[in-house]
Amino acid sequence: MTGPGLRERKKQQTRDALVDTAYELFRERGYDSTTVDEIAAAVNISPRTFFRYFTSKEDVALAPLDQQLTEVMTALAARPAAEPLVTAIRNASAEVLRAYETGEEPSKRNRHRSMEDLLAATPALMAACLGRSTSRLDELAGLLARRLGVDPRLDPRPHLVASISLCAVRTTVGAWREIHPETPASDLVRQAFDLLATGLNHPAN
Amino acid sequence: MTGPGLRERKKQQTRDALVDTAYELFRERGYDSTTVDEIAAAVNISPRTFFRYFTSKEDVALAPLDQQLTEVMTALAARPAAEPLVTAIRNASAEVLRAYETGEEPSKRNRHRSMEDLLAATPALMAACLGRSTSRLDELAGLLARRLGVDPRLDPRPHLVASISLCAVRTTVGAWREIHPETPASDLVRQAFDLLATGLNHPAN
DNA sequence: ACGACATTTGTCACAAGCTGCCATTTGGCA
DNA sequence: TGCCAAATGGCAGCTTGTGACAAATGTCGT
Repeated sequence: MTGPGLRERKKQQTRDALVDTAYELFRERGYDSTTVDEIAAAVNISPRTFFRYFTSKEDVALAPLDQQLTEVMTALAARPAAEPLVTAIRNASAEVLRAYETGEEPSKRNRHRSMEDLLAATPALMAACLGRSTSRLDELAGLLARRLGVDPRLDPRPHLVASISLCAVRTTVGAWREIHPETPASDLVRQAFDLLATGLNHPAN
Repeated sequence: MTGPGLRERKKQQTRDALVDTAYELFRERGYDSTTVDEIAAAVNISPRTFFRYFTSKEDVALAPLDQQLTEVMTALAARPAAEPLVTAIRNASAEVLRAYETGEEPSKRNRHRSMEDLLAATPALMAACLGRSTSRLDELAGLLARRLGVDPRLDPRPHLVASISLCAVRTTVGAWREIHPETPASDLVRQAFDLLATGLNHPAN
């Protein structure tokens, strides 16, 4: 009944402050030109403590991504078991994105928009982004393997589908931002997954 | 007629020596525990000069990947224009891999095997690997767009297919190493692409 | 063979990311 | 209150990576 104690609340608070402040600074002077010391100073903690909250500067910048990945996995686990594999991932991903687009909580929405902006402006981060997704790939592959009822250590397909799915989402959202900013990202992601499901050869060789 | 001068030859020579020596050290004590200074010392150049050959430590480690990507693009450009898009990438990728497997030049083959080993032993590098592929993604997307006769800045499909293809190759080769070391990687890559072409839903939901 | 020129290399200095270690402070709880 | 565990701060140090300038080395015309 007592919920999280004062200690936990404070921790979450500085964690949030770190992400928000970091993003403010990133937007002002760019990712590379923002130092960890500056971020720490702006939140009134020592630089040493910064690295107790985030293992690296990259880590703060990609914090929204981590959250998004977690949400997608949760959404996927909640999809009915009868749903075909690709359909399930498609729906889970689109659900999460749609929640950002139409969500009431503007802090969450803005945080992810900011991340997209930052990624587009910082190639190195965009690269790190795909890498980061990969490191949580085993987790996703595990979920998929359970759905298929196979052992992910013996059957490579879950890994393949997992990595391709993450890749598709990232690429699509990236492209959306550049090419189709008027269409909701969730719709584009749906299209991309349908393309994957029916075969890349399908639309126009 | 004079070929490359002494200067160019020497440069290529130290470049090769750097990659080879770096990989030796990586194998001996691991990627993280190997410093740039050690690599430079082992090749008798100053650390400063190291960074004139490679922009980062990661860069040496992924040098074989860069070469591989270049080869795939070359192979792709050489595929007949009549070939369907996914088929063309599939064949180009499989060709390149096959050349490594059956190739006479053992240095090339071993270099890529070593890279796979290093990637498997160093998660951070594996992550960087996907990121690196992404940075050459525009190049590949350009090739695909030309094949389709579309403008890559307006049509997101080339980017999607490009990133998914690279992702598929990497994941497949990674899985091959762990799960199916007896099957040639080129065959597995073929299968993966066929799966993509006919649709991920096809084999088992 | 010689000398002028351009490229490459080494040295030094330094910023920034990141870690280990230890002392200090702060929250949780009897 | 007072004790314990966890969080924080400060410092010292390592590694990666870069800018600037001087020394060395390949190149080319004569």
